[in-house]
Amino acid sequence: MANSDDPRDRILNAAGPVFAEKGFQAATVRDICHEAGVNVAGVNYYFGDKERLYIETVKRARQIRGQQVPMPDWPPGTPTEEKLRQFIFTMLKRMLGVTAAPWQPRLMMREILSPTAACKELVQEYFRPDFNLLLGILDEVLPPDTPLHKRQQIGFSIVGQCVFYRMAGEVVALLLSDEERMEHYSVEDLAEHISQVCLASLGLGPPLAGSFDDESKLSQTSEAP
Amino acid sequence: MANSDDPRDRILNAAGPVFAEKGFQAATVRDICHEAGVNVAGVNYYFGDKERLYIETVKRARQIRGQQVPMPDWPPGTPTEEKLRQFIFTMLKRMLGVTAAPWQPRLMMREILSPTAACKELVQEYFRPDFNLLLGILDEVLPPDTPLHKRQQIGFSIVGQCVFYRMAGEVVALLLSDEERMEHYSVEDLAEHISQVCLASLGLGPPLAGSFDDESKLSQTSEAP
DNA sequence: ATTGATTTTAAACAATCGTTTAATACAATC
DNA sequence: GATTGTATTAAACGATTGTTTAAAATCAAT
Repeated sequence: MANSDDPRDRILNAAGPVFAEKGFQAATVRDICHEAGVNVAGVNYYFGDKERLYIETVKRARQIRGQQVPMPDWPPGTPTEEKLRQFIFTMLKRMLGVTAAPWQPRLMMREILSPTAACKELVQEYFRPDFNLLLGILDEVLPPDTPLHKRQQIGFSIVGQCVFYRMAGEVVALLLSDEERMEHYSVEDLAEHISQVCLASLGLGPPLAGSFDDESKLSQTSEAP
Repeated sequence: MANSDDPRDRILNAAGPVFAEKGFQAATVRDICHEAGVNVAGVNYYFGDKERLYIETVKRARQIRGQQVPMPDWPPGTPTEEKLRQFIFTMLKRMLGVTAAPWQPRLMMREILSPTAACKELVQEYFRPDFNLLLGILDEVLPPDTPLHKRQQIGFSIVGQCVFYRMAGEVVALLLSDEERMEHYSVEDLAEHISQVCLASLGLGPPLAGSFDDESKLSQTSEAP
């Protein structure tokens, strides 16, 4: 893998998985260059130094991932519920999707946990639009007088549930049996679950347990429509 | 800070913040020993090598944090809603609480993101009990026939919202104005918000937006009871 | 074919890492 | 007070790091 005639691309492709798994410090340029099949001096020749290679690698990760799994472009009149479901689904696909190498979101999680100074612009450039998109969806259903901080916090609650499975994926796996994980933790399963939680909390779907002020509703968590 | 007569303790106290901020690889034993005021050989003398110091540091972080902010011991008959609120509050205090140094949860987040082989036992030993406690609370309100994976996923949704603010704290700060963050993102504020979301999704509280099947309920998100 | 610029390589560089060693300081025991 | 065992130090070790250097190879254009 990572074959190209341009050695610059080869380095970039090899650097992604290595940085993602080892982190910036633990990853060595020798390891990256060996993986890319170029000389050790290649990194300095094409990128100046290790840090600039890292920055370009992070930028490329989010850029590629964003266009690999783009947010849907909803036609006017699309129900809010559907938008919300698809937003969650898209986010989870970006985090856990098997369509591409898992090193991309993993590398981004490293940056989220401890952002490099040079990568904060990336956070602003790529995260804020998606977050604003989510806030726009929420605005369609939230009461007009809902204060800004409340809308943002609801957004964070949704995003938080999604990124959790990427951040704490290995811990989650330790808390589950292999059978459960393989049976009920696909991207589709998780998207369905998180959607249910969000829709229920917003009042757009049935509550997961009993009703708030009325015990007459007996139709609970229906698995599939 | 980090004063003690026992140089072993001094090293341990100094290692915490350094490992938390720099990570295992980037942190140097020279830096730690300098901070602790002991010789460079101290780490190898007292702990064998750098890795064993790291393991002990991580263990101590969770241990101290666990007894600094223990889970409440609820008397029988405590309402489920109250238990859930206090579980969330306790978890957030552990993550973000200013009562102690913030390096402890930060160090744990590093382990969650990419667990060291030697620290997985810690995950099992300390995380599983808390998670089971949460599942026990949920069982009180969920329908008895709710499958195990569904109960676990609801648990992850709650935990995910909490850890998000520690994991992505710096990104969250970049998405908010300083004013909003200082005004509405205290531990108490976040606990109240996450509790509202969880209670609403479970049907134990009013939905954040309109009602699911009935628009007659006009009482929305009441700030304080 | 020769030139000149660019790309690629092998080798070395200086710095820093974790760890070890051997000498020293200290305290308790006989 | 000599001795024994532990604690602590300064210094050095070997390995590895990112980076540089200077030579070799490659290629395009005259």
